[in-house]
Amino acid sequence: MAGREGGSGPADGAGEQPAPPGLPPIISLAWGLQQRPARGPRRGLTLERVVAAGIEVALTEGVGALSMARVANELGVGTMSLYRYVSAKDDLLTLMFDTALGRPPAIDPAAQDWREGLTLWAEGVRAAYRRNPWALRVPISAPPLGPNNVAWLEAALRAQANTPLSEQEKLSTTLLISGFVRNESTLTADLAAGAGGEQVMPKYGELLARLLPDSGFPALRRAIASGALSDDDDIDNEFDFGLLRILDGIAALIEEYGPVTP
Amino acid sequence: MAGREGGSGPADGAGEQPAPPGLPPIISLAWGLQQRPARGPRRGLTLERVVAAGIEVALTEGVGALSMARVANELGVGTMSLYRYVSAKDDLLTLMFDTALGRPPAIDPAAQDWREGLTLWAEGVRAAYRRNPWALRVPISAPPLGPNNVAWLEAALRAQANTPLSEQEKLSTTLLISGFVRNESTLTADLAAGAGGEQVMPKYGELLARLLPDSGFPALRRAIASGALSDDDDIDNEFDFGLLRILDGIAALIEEYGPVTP
DNA sequence: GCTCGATTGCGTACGCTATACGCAGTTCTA
DNA sequence: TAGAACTGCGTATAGCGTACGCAATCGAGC
Repeated sequence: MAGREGGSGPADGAGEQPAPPGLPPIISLAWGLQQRPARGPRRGLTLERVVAAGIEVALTEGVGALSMARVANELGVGTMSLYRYVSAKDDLLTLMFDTALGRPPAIDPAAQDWREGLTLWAEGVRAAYRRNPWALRVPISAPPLGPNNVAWLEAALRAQANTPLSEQEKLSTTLLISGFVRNESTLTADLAAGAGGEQVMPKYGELLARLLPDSGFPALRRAIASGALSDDDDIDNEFDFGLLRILDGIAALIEEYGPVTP
Repeated sequence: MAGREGGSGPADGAGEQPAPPGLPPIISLAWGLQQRPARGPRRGLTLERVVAAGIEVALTEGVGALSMARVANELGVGTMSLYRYVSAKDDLLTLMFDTALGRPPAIDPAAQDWREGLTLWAEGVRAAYRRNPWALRVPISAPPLGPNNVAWLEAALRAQANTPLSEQEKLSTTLLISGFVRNESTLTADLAAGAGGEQVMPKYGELLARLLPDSGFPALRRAIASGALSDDDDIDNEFDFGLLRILDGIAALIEEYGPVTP
């Protein structure tokens, strides 16, 4: 399920130099290693066109409607033709995800402190998800290896370059923030999609109140009474709240390392 | 896609009292409202048995293998029989998720401070996910309304009862931690599943090193050199790291409210 | 006790999915 | 010019969720 390897399908890109062992063929393709052999009829498509068509379909009809047949139709080719470029639907999704991320913002640890840098980074990821809501439905089943994914990782580490954090802690921090942004984006997207013109949040408070038995649930009842469950303009504030809390937590860790010595 | 309502299918439970408007029928069923009418043949199954069979299948074969046919087979009934108890597969998943959560730990704000309480809460959710890894693959497409879900929400709010946080902030905190735990659990499960006896983390560092072009990526190269990408015993530490950071962030917010006045 | 309608389990059917396999046509190399 | 390599893609398979309708069953009202 995780690492398809050793497959000898047509889409594995049977280049001349030996493919790095353990490296998914689709990743080699994405990094531009592995040139095509010269013999045979000219190809009618490119990997980029296939991926772009997939994104097009996902954008307009959602990732649920994305099928190989639908993508092939978009390109005006037969369904099975796609398998000359991509060895499985999973590969297509992996590439679509990496493409959707785009390039990370330029981060210069000399010009911005870690907090500004990580904020910029988080907002960049959020913007990418906002541009490509379908990417939230693509399960992340392997460590990030696509070119854009790796570039984003580099950017996050660079933002923390001037902190006293250990490399391990920098990675953990990146993982924490990356997961947070994905979660918050998913929540926002779900809430926006769930409400078909109607707000769901006001309803949620009402529904809860109706469900609760007469006794018990004092804390929840207090929350309902406060109206906190009825405001739905705070969906965006949720992101800021969470990010501030996490960054404050990182700041506390950095302070443990002692006074700043730049 | 989000709110199925108004459907007049058999599984909607055509009780005598009017179903609360806007409340998904499956939720009424889960809370035990809505009694069955008396006429007609006795039912051969119960909703609980259907849900339990679903969990059984998901546990042993993964949620990917969970189909209505498979669940029906497990119960020794025809596939379509299930639709007398559940109006769609989504309903089954919703109920399975709520059941998998189980009851939250008892939290008494008088006996534990908010930090202990929230830690207990987070570890409880993590344990539930560890017991039911399949639940991580069930997309959360609606605000939590199941009985167990609501009980967990109450528990989280109760843990924060003695803090100066606003109700809004308590909810945001709960959302933040809940999302974090789900994320971290997913990561752990993916890593554990991806490695079929082989560790993936050591490979990841190697793979990255092989992918990177000769120039650029200084920060990432430093991380690789440090060996931080090669240790895979830190998968569990990731959870502790993230939770500590988040709780520190909440602590900072609480301190902004001024000195403690118990 | 009998009838009638509500409710049951479930067989059949439909449209959809991913993709394995193999064939015919194209194009470059020797 | 021969042959090998590679192309697009038609066909076929096994599986999915679920709409529909029918025969059997059971309780309520007379």
